[in-house]
Amino acid sequence: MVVTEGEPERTRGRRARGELRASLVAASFELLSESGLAGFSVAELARRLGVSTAAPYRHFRDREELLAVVATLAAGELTEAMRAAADAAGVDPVDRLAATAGAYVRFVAARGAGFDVIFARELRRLRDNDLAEAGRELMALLLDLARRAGHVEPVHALRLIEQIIALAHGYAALDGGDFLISARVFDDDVAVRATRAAAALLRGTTSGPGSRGDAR
Amino acid sequence: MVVTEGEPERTRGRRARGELRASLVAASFELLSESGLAGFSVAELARRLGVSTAAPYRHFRDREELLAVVATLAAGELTEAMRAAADAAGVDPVDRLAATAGAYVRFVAARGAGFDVIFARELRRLRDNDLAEAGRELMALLLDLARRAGHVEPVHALRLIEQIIALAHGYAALDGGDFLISARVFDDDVAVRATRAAAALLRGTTSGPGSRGDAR
DNA sequence: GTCTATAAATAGATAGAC
DNA sequence: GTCTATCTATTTATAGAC
Repeated sequence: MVVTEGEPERTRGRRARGELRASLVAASFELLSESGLAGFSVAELARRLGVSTAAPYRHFRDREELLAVVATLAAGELTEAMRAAADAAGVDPVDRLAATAGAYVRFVAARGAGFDVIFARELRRLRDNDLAEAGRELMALLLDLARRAGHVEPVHALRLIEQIIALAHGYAALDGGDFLISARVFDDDVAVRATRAAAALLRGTTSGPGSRGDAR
Repeated sequence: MVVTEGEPERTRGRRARGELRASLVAASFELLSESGLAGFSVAELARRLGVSTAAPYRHFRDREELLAVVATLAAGELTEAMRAAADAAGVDPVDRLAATAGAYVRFVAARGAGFDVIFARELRRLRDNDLAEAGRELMALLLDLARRAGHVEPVHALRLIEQIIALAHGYAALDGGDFLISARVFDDDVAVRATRAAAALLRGTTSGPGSRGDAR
């Protein structure tokens, strides 16, 4: 019994090695979900965890380094979520690619970190290798799915990915309430609507079976 | 000759009635184009116009009021830009609606104020009548175009608008460099690609001539 | 590893002189 | 209508005590 009797898990003072670090990362996702990248603040994280504003700087050199760790983690999770959604969508290559749009909307709603965080401008000058690699893997997955959807030529595949990303990101913005239009008019799932829109977009682009394969 | 010889248009001191007010609004669009809503700051506007940080508050009660005026103006301009784009697109209802997506991307690139500013959360509690009316007119235009595109039922028309808005907003984000993916890989026009994607989406949704008219 | 205290920015907003 | 000066609040980040 090293610990004082009845002490409630200690909200302040000594912690196990890396405990605060892990808590900071976890709290970062919560904060991002609530306020987005704009509302992300190291001071706010410290406040929520009941530690001083100086404490986080024992674990991360600065705000950017923390954000980069969060972004790297998010990229990995998002890649897996998209891969799982594609697999769950069946064998149709178009359905598989379309499913990633829905997965993106769901992921951003849950974790608050999408392309805006993963490929954030402010993290670019950091040249973090882990983050760059995670970003490449995410794009590689999408590129692979686009190719299998019938667009072997890199240029067309890239255009297709661009369409899916734009659509998914737009739906995530609608869903997150970045601005208030008629989203959530019904208690229907926005992610489902995003998936359907993506499928419609791909159908329209490939223009049916025997496609000309133009992603102009 | 009331003015001292050689005085360069007076960057400080007395101005004509409403001159600073107009300058503030104009500078707001510039600042929004450069830094987005996150970078919008009354202090920065004052700095750019060479006046004290107190001066703007003679013309606008607070930051929100200025932003609301800018948002109202943006809504009107965007509505006109979309209407013009639809008219320029010809008679095909699908092409007309799709053209609004391209117009949106171009407008945001030029003025920096899209749906995120016009329907901004932070302006909601202001309950500005002019802004609300301008927002309604914008939505009314889109609703009208969606109806003519074959979706008479309000629910379907709304879903169609949602798709166009999400796609357009996503392309604008890509174009603005909110995050850096492969946009602008070629010196092709992103707005043109957005329009094409919107047309593809609408074709896929209406599923060709003799459409079932489902915008699921 | 965490704390207190502190420094330096930046922003929003107001008071009173001119 | 604008200015100077000021106040309050927030954030990032560091120094030194414990």
